[in-house]
Amino acid sequence: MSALPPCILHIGSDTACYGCEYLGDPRSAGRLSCTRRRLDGGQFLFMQGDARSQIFVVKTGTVRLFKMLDTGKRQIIGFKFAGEFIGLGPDAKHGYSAQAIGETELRVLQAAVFDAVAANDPQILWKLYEAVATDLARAHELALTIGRRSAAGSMAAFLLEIEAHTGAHAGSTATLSLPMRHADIADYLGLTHETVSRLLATFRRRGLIAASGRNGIVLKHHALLRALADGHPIGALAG
Amino acid sequence: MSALPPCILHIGSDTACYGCEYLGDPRSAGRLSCTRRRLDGGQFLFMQGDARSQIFVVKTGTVRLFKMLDTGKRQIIGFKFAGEFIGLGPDAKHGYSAQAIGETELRVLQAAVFDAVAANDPQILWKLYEAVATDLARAHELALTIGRRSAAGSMAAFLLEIEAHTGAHAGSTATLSLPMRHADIADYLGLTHETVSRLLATFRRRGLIAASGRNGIVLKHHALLRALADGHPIGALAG
DNA sequence: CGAATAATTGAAAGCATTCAAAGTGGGTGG
DNA sequence: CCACCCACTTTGAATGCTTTCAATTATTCG
Repeated sequence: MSALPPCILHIGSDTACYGCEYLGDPRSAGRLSCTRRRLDGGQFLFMQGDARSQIFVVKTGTVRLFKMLDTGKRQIIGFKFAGEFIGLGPDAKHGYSAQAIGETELRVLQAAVFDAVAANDPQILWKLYEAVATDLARAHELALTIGRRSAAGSMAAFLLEIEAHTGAHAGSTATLSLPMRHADIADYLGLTHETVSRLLATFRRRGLIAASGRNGIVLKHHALLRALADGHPIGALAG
Repeated sequence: MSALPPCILHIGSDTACYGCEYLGDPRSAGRLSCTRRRLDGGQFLFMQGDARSQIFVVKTGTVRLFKMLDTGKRQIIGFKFAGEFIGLGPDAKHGYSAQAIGETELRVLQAAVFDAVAANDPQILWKLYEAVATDLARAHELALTIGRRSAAGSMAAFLLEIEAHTGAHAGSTATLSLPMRHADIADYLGLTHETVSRLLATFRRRGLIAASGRNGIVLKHHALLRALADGHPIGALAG
């Protein structure tokens, strides 16, 4: 058993790290310890090109990861929710920026220490391997979405992805929380925020989804959303 | 030092594995060994959903990795060249298909054995971590390309990516080999093969590139290609 | 309550696609 | 060796999906 904080040993687990109080704990002396940080919406965890000096675990809130072109066009490459790691990788610099969406609580680890500990611990390395592989599978799915799905198909795939990530067994009627703005969804799916607005309005009108409170959405017709995501037209959805 | 084939210890190195002859070697008895396989163009290494029973290293040739929608639309998520690993990951099933482009020679490893050996070897695990992280960074770049670059910008980014991968110091005048068909490039960049053809024709007409033999291309104007990839218009390239 | 940010909706424009057809090249078999 | 065939590439024209531009409404926050 590694003498490491639970937040490391349970990478990817939603409930991990919440009781982790290694800072100042004698067990962690000279080893890995994690500190806390609270960020307001819009604040950066790090920016593309920054030295990878720290890695993070989201405790509460949501973080957007993105890359930008010279011209200012932004591509969001992922959203990170509670329990997820941010900033993993062997590189010396971050390849993308990470920014809080709304108020966010984080656990912070020093990358140098973390890497040194991990480098000799197969258990941790396997966790890292799994975590990065999970991100990779998601990135592949994103490429499929952006590159080959229609705008409506992308939107449907996004809603189903969020639902799946929420852990809710597909087909449930639970309310999904969409903490990000339309512009974020647009920059994730390769669309514009106007198109996202129109698509959500259409989905609502057609009864595919229903609004639920401030940022809430309920999926009312999984089969049709799935069909859309799979590339089927669903007779002139423009209605 | 791990008692493992060079092809494992040098993941990502172009020249690795070429002299690896562990099959039948007493040193590898009961341990990891790799076999050879030769594939013709169009043959599959594995298909999406297949059990991940084997992993591969490309010796010669090129492999395309892709996902498909029900409707047949295909998104290529990466090309794999000599020296690169295919099929890594902790999952029980492959999340995408892998298919040879033209004649291809491979090294084949049994996943179960490989995983068992790797799971206790920090040196190998770190290599896997690096390999998957590299793929992840590429997938993020692909998302940026598909989602936020214009067709011309995507094409320029693709050419520069191939050049960078070839190892040629950017700015050289060496000939790039494009072993894949236009349809492959199109399915990688989220375009159609007609658009790829038009774009390459335009780049040639404008002197950005020059043909060189059957599948060869020479980049003649890196600065302009870079500018295009960065999102700059370059005055109505339609000429 | 007022300013600023975000979302919605409409109308027009554009970029890439789709549909269509001709051209090219390599491989095979007579 | 040449003709034929097939797959890929190229080019043209028209369509259309999404974007862009613009204006209004809603919401947040000081």
